[in-house]
Amino acid sequence: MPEPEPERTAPKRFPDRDEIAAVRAEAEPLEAGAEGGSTVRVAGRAMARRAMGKLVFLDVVDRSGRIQAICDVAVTGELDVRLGDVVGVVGRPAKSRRGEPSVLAASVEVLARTTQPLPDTFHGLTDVELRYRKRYLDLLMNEETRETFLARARVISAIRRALDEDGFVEVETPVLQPRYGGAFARPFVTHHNELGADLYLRIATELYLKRLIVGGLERVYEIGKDFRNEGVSFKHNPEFTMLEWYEAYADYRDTMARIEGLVERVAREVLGTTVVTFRGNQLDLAGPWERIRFVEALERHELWTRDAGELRAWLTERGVDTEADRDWTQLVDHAFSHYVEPGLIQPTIVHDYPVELSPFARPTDDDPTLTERFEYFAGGMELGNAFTEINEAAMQQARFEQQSEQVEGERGDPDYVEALSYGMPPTGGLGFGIDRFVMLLTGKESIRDVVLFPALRALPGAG
RNA sequence: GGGCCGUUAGCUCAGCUGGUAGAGCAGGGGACUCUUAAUCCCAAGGUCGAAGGUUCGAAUCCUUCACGGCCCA
Repeated sequence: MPEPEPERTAPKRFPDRDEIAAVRAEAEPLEAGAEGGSTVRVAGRAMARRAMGKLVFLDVVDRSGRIQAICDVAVTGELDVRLGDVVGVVGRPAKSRRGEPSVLAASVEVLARTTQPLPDTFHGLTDVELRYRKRYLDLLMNEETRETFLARARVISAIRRALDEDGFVEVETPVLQPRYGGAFARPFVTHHNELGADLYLRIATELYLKRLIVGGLERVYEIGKDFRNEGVSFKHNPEFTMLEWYEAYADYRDTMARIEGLVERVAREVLGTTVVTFRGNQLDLAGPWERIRFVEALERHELWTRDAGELRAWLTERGVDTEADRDWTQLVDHAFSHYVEPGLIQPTIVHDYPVELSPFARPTDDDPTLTERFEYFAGGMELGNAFTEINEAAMQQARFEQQSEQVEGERGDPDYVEALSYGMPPTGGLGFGIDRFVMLLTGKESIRDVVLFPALRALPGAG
């Protein structure tokens, strides 16, 4: 380690700091030109400086807000502050002669230097690539970005609070899995040297969480990252945040009610309303949501058939390229995501999916070719997926076998089937895409605007 | 994977039909005791995304590549 230059030994702490928003509130009721009696200590970035010779106005910004410090250099000494420096100001709440809430500074110290010029303080940082690659600058320069990520944090803590109150236990299951499953997706593969085995980054938490239901935990949830080695788009990031919960003694109808209640509650807690604007549409997240059967949703577009050839012909007729779709399940998925999903603007529950698409869902009572599965949508995006879980080992084994005949079917997991053979209570389970939910609540149209460090290609020459 | 658009100073942007690079902010120096995109003066700041090509001459035209955005698959 190189010796620090003595002139750079800045203070290591700034204790008893007051939030700028609180100081502002204290200054607000004062008369223009007056100062309050208390002493306050604020700290943050110097984001603007208006130097009038012996009098310097510094705008100091912290997480809570912005306030100007009025610095009479006869009191504070010469200021050596660059825009972007982190400063600590001690003074009194005051109002300038023009009525601006301020801190009348008794002392100003530089707590950390910037050695790089800050981006344009008027225009902010607008280059989207730079905003993603250097998110710290985006957060520094753009208040809206700060608000978005603070909202995201409130969403996640509100979800935890709601589930905790409802008797769910938060658990952590493996990210590195010897077998991947619980979704249709290509995994990331890695290798454990000591075990001498390839491992997969999980694409879902599903199969581990249900083992915990077998184990008697009754209500479990996990909020964490899943990883899918697939395309990147406005609604796809290779790692994304997923909530999954499993509830013993519940079916998919109970689960519908629970997710409607959760979404409504979180929206109210975070935004104070259930009405949001997304991609130019106003939507109301309050339940009950619209419900439509899967088959009916496709029938409305005259796209329901169980015949792969017929479906392919219909799609081709409409100019859809089906070359990559190698069997009926892929064709029907293509038809649904192309024609049905984008139109599901208001929150909508699509339910009773064909058995071929639903390897973990129990059949419906009146039609064994359909399952008690639903997906729910809003703003034209899928938010999540849920079902009445198969809780019988033999049925699960049969589904795995059926799936293995499909092009991209679920791979079997004998260890999971064995767990079920010890008996799993009837269970309702659900997955919920947190990033997309945050997009809806904040009105951000790209997942990259709600993920702090979205996946980007490496720049040439970068490690 | 395909189409379109973009990439010029740390940031935000000009730069015309090809003639050799500009502004504002930030940073440096100076003036100024109530400003708030403060103002004023001075100086400095560039491998024009990269590599080729055309040309007497390329930020500008052509090709390829990289990165990003939007749309499509």
